[in-house]
Amino acid sequence: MTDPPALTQGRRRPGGRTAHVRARVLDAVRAELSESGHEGLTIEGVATRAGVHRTTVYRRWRDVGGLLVDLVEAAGEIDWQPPDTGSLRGDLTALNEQIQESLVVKPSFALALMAAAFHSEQAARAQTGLWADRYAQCEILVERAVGRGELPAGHTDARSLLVAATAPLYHELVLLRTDPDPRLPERAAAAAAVAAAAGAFTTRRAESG
Amino acid sequence: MTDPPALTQGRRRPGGRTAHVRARVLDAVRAELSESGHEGLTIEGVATRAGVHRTTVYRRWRDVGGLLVDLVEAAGEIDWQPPDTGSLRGDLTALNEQIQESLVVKPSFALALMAAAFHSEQAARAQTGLWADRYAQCEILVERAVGRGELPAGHTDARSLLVAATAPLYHELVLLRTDPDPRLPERAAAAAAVAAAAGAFTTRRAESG
DNA sequence: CCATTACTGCGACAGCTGTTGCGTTAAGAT
DNA sequence: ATCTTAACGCAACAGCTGTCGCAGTAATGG
Repeated sequence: MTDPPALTQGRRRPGGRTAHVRARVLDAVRAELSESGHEGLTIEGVATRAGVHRTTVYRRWRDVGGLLVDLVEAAGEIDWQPPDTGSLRGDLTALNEQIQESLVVKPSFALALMAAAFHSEQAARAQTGLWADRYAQCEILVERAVGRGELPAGHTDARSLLVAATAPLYHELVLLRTDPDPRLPERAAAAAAVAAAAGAFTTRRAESG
Repeated sequence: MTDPPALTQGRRRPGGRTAHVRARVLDAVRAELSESGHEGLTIEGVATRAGVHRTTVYRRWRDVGGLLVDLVEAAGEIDWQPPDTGSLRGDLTALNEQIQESLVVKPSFALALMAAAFHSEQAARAQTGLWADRYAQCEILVERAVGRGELPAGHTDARSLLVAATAPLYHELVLLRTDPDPRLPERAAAAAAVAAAAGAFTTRRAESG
């Protein structure tokens, strides 16, 4: 994902004017997102606020999803690290609390990206990519839990466990639109941890191991 | 939800022409949805296909979300009944298979409604209402499981259990966009059932009971 | 049948979405 | 300093979103 600065096949020119335009546009995206939310985020408004012509934004970012993708990349949360609290339940709870925070805070970039993913192909791909990375990074939580003896030795599917632990948050806050419950992160995490301890996510009984 | 036929405060006129227009418009919605999917569903296209003026559609249904809401109401799935297979795990699996089917089938009304809910307030309210009804109806699954002795006697929160069982499907198919896995309904159901049996969804230890 | 008025058709309008062609500016290399 | 051309500005275009005022049609009650 290093396209945004240019879509041409020649030599890039990311310096000077280009960088300046990008900075102004991303600032405008943040401002519009804060003021109007993701439903009020429009390319026309961003371009006007940034003092840039509409076609420039369309050519470089293509659609609203592209703006959001570039924004999260500019934020550069590559240095994110999964929690390490000493227990599986604690790790999952901490993870869930981060997720709940990201969905409740306004403006919510996560929510904006999800909404955009329904209409923008690049937003959809960025979203799935972000999640794939997150879940891959979080597999170490499961490995550590196995090492501590919290989980059965048979291979437990880390991804399934992580999805089971985190999915209820999105379901409640995004689809069901229930008011955020401060206990939900802990409860969802505990339920998944209990199921995992009971071997609900073991694919086979230590077959290939 | 009996607004769509008219938004005026006088006496309604749902017969004759009005009913005819409604039928043609909803047929057009189904057709457009089948051909172009939810992202190609537009009021302009629906009106043109239905042979009705755009303003008529805007006035009666307000937005694309309104069209979808009226569509699911016309389908009238009020007579839906929760599954009854004889075991909690079987019930949840059957429920999940229905959900997976509704998300995988094309065109998916559920997916269209979810997408519309991000931009249409009435679509959002219809969606949350539908889910509230579904989960309320499914609470009997939990009661039956308690009666069979599959769950501890302490009051288990039926809604939390149902959300935990079903949420992974939406998470995988809608947000993560993974290919549908025929085993997922059963696995998610089994994990939730195991957690429930272990008492993960009991609020308190048989306090008020 | 007749009167009321709910509902529809029509035209116009402003705003956002994307796209295209053309001219201008300036980044980066020689 | 000069050249190439990436990136930007500008204007125009077609399509969809919503809204409004006005006129015409037809559903309903009497």
